[in-house]
Amino acid sequence: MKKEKEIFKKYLVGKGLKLTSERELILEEVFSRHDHFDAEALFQAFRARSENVSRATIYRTLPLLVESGLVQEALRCGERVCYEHIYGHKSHGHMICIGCGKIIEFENKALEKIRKKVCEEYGFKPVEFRFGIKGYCKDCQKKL
Amino acid sequence: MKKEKEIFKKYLVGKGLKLTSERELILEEVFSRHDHFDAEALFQAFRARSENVSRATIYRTLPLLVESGLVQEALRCGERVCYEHIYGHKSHGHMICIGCGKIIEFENKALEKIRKKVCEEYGFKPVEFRFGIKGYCKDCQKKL
DNA sequence: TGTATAATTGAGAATGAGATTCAATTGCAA
DNA sequence: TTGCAATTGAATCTCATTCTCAATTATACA
Ligand SMILES: [Mn+2]
Ligand SMILES: [Mn+2]
Ligand SMILES: [Zn+2]
Ligand SMILES: [Zn+2]
Repeated sequence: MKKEKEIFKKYLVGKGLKLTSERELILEEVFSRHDHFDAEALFQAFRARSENVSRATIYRTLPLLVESGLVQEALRCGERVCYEHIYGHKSHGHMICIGCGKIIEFENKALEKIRKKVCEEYGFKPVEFRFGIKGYCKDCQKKL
Repeated sequence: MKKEKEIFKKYLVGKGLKLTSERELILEEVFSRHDHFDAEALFQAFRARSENVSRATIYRTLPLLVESGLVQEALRCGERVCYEHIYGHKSHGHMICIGCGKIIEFENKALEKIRKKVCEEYGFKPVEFRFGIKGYCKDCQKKL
């Protein structure tokens, strides 16, 4: 079993929840994508393949994935909540362009250090963290 | 004229927009608050004082305040978009407790440095930036 | 291998934050 | 003043997300 499935199952069982086929499909779809996506994008992907997973189930499952630590909300790109899988990825920050919607990811080792330090200082148990900058990318600055 | 009003006016005029009495009221209310607030909270405050500012105008003005650099979106506390004024404040991060909703603010000089460095590296012009951690506060960890 | 039971699902309805529309009003520059 | 574009509020609309509930399923155990 893939490591992320094990983790998800362990998380679910620990809460008295079940690893259903729908939840497995969602998990697989989420880890097949290497970009930012929203609930609707998952729904459309399933529909295109005639796999039946309802919107309701997708909306119910995403928070479970977040709580399990496999996925996090990404900086909102528009009206919908966006997600990305994080298991197996270094934590990274995002720059999102107000002009064209482009998302630039960047890694920075210091970010992780700061996060740890601050959480220790306040006895805070982190689940999800985010470093985001909104602004204008190189191209969009020219157009202004 | 207060410095923030000058800045807002300059921003508006620069875009061919006007500093109306409604926009002034919103600006004042936003700078009278030293916490995180949402559009509805502003609306209720005006209503309590029988100052007429419509929700539509509030929703239209908040993005202007953000774009002017006086205000930023804060980590979403619930369903609504939250804001805070930042003019005159050091940039800071937030920890928000999933259990009780408590928000802990923290300052960290390194954050600002990272932001500058990353933006320079990519030629990105920042408007707004955010460092947020969701998780469980000390008290809520005990309850788990 | 059946059965009990609690968890889960999907379809559709409900919710509610925020955006939009448009006629009436206002700020400002000439 | 006057003209005109920007602005406003009330109502309406939109649409992402949540909720409801009857039907279905996973799992533990007899
Ligand atoms: Mn990312
Ligand atoms: Mn704050
Ligand atoms: Zn851009
Ligand atoms: Zn708490």
